[in-house]
Amino acid sequence: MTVDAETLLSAFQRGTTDLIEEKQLQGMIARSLETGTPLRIKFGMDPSSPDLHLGHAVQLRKLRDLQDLGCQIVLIVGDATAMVGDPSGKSKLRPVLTREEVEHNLRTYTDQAGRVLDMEKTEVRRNSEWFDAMGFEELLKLTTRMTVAQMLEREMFQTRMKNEEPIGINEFLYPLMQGWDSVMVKSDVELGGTDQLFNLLVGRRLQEQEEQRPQIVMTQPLINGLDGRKMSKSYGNAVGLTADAKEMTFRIMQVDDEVMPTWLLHLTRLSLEEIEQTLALHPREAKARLAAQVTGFYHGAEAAAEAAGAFDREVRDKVLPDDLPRVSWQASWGEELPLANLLKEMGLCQSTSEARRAIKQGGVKLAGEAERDERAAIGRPPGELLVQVGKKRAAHLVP
RNA sequence: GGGGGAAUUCCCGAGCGGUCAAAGGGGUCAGACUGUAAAUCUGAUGGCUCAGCCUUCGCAGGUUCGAAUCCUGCUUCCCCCA
Repeated sequence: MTVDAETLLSAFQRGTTDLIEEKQLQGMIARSLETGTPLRIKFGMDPSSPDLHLGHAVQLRKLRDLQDLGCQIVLIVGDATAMVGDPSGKSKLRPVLTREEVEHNLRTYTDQAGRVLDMEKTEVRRNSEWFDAMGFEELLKLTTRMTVAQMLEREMFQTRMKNEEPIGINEFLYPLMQGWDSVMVKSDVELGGTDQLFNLLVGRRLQEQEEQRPQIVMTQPLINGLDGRKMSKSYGNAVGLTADAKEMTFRIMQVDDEVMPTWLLHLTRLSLEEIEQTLALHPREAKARLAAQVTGFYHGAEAAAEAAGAFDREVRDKVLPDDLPRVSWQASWGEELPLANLLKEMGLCQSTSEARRAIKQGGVKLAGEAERDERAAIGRPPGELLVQVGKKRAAHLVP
């Protein structure tokens, strides 16, 4: 594949927040194309949180783009650094992981990243490779590369100091280690989230000190989750990379309108004009297009279209899915059971209290009819009975 | 080493010894509405054999007719001084 400098450069630029230094990058690209030596793009993975979501995909997709244009992706598995804990974006001290935990997470992690990247063409390196071999003397030497004052430049640390939150000494080590990784793999470019800027720049500094050509630093923004807040699994507003086509589509269809532009930019390969055109559509159409793009990338266009159809039927047209669970009347229920207990037994409610609430609020329907009497009792139905709780939960009760 | 503070229901965070299953916010759930499961509005939000009963406020004891609130010990965490 022949790639020209312009295409390559614009791939670096699309959706990128920081690009330091762009001039230097141009030179690197030119030299790379001239000599046929692929640029080494470093990306650090943190094996402490194995579940990847679309937020992580922003960077992974950028890497994939560059990979497709002939760049060599170097994936650093931070198994040594994970035992230190990255302070970036953390308001609290991170728990230190054991080796076993790191190893365990590693598998699932690379597994999921493989849904985006071509792992065949990716160089994977664990940084324990060099850190395990590093003696105390060398480590001490590494710590002399930066001063406490330089460390404290990070606003993160300052915020934490102001809030009287703890900062572990080990946390000072993290940026140095990440930077040292760059030295060890001789990276040309390092990619990271905007919260990583400080760490990435340390790599530049260390490489210069080691008389290497300092790496280009490029950052991608952290995208917000479905509800517009920071995407995080604990907020429940993330979409997992392992989600199947239907779940992915359904979840993307409920993003806030405001997050659509950033998602279109960072999670799809649509051109800027196409994005503009998309946003001009009816918001619902725009969202459908976004969902189709993203789901299509992970599961193929066919599965994405199928999921989109399911969304239209089940959500827009409120048709109940035909694969509803079927629950048979249990002998232990006797001839009659209070409705609240029945809902709990059928797994539609977590507790009878919750079931009672749902009934009182008119959220429970039997064969489509709302039942508002919380003391109602239900006997073995003559035939199949459709039981619904709210809009999302439903099951057939079978005699 | 010394001193000071904190631990509350899913989360954050209030809480005069009784009227506390515990304010408020978030989340979640339900209803209305709608372009969707968005936004907005309303209500609910420990459990149960549910007009009553049972179990919660770091852990273990104690004082009291009665404690999330007072005392003692323990555990964990934070801050300050050295």
